[in-house]
Order: sequence, then C-alpha cells, then structure tokens
Amino acid sequence: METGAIPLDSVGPFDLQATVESGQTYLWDRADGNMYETMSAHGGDHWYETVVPPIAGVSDERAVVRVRQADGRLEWESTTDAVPILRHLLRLDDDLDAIVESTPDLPLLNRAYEQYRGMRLVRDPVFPCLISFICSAQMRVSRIHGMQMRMAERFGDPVEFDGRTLHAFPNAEQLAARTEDELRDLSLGYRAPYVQRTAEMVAGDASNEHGAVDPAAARDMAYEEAREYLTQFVGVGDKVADCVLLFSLDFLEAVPLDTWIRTAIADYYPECDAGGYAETSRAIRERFGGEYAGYAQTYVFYYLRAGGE
DNA sequence: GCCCAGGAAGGGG
DNA sequence: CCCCTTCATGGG
Repeated sequence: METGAIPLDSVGPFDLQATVESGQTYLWDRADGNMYETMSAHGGDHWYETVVPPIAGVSDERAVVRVRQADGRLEWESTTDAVPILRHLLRLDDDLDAIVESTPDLPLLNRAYEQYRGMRLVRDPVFPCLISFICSAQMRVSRIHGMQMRMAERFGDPVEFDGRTLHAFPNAEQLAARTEDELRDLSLGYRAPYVQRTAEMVAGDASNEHGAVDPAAARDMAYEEAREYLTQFVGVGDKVADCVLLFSLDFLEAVPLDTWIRTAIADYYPECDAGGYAETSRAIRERFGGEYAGYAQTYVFYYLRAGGE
C-alpha cells in the first residue's frame, strides 16, 4: 500500500465531503461508516474509497484509492500513486476561485457559493456515470448510491485492499450479461431494463446490429450535439445526458434541468422558462454565465436540496 | 394509506 | 411537436 498527502494550499478551496456527497457521484463509499448520515458543511473528516478503472493518460491499471481531508490536506492510501488519480477524479486543477469570480453576481448563486465554497465538480469514469444517472430517475440520492454499491458488490470484480475485499463497478460486458430480473433484485425497479439494454449497447452485444456505442465519443462533439448523442441510450433523456456531460465528460457549461433547478427557475428566474428543454437550458445557461454554468447549477442544486432559499 | 424522489418511455392527439 | 400516463421502490 502506498500513502501520501496532497497539500491543499496550492489547490485552493476544497471540501471533500461536499464534493463526494452532493449527489454528483455515486461511486465513492465511506470506509468508516454510512454515507449521508451527517451532511454538515465542513464537518466531515471521513475516509472515502473507490475502485478506479484505468484512465487514459492518468493511470494504466485499476487502482483502489482511499482519501480523507484533514489538517488542510488530502491524505490518501492506495494501490498506486494516487495523486494524479485524485487530481483527475476531484478536479483539483480547476481554479475554483477564478470560476466563482467569473460567475454572474446573482443573490441565490452567491449564497450557494458562500455556503459550500470548496465543493468541486467531479470527473467520474463515463460508463459508471452513465449507469448511475440512468438509475437516478425519480430516486433519492442515498438510494441511487445504494444501487451502485449493490451492482458493484454483486456483479463487479472483487479487489483485495488493506485486508478487505472491495468491488469494482461492473463494466458494460458484465452488466450486459445480467438479466433484467437480476437487476430488479437489486431494487432498480423500472430502471432495470434501461440499465441492461444500455449496457448491451455499450458492450456491442450481438443484438445490436450497429455494434458498440461509445458514450465517451460525446466528448469530442459540440455541446448540444453531444447531449443529443447520449440520448440514444435507453433510459437517457436530456437531463441524464446533461449529468453525464457535466460530471464525466468535461462539459462544464451543461445545466441539468432537474426538479430542483426547475423550481429555482420558477422562483428566481421565471423569464428563463422557455418551454422546451433545449430552450430553457440555453436561457439558464446564459443566466449562469455560460462557460461554467454547470458549476453554478451544482451549487444551487446542493444548496436548495439542503434546505436553502 | 398518501406523497415524493437529480425522469424517461410509449402512446395519442 | 406537445401532453398524458405508466413505470418500482422505500422513507417520511
């Protein structure tokens, strides 16, 4: 096991608990207790862990990463050098101060940024992110997380680390090989066939005459074209597509129109409600400053969901 | 029991 | 194109 620490004074504002437990990613788990038990703004110094697939240009092999925030730094334990992996997954290279500074001066936005300053967007691996947000339909954050943990435990590769057995998130082939009923047994409900069929599309199963469809191909497209591209997957509409673009594929301008942000639009920016998804999305994206509108959306989402007004 | 949760698919107008 | 209903499941 390798260990180390990343000093945060060069990273800028950072809040690990808010980043990992704000409903952007469902792939981390607390190593020292149940997720979402306490939601204090800066209270947690919990250990979080995840099994990370190989990432092109970052890490060649599967890795286990465990991390906590304490004494102004990120302490980590891993199967390998976790520094580049953590930089990648937690977007430590984002200049958060500059992003906040470039954001429009809106009261709601200012309150959210002030309350949770330090929360970063995440950069999840794309297939687990896609499956996570297919599962997110009409579901609470803690239960979405539970679904991903159960899929990993049941269908993913076991990985030994520090005397315990963790499980990697299953790849497309592993999920495509499961039946709808096996997924329903994990309490996925009506999302089970969506997950199964999307996994088949990504895996390039024989039932798909067009061969494998790569969700990561959206990365190289223009924003709205990329969103349209992702909606070809079963269980993926405009909102889930925006989540994948924002939380995995570096489209920081993406503003997922979920129930919370729609409420915010109705209460604070009614002139941005232009009817259809694409038009409303365009309007609120411009209202939130364009380039980093997704950062603003994620802060507002977390702020409102925690009870802010 | 009712209502809701980071929605999407399928049908009809 | 938009509008409507249906789709599981658990917690308040």
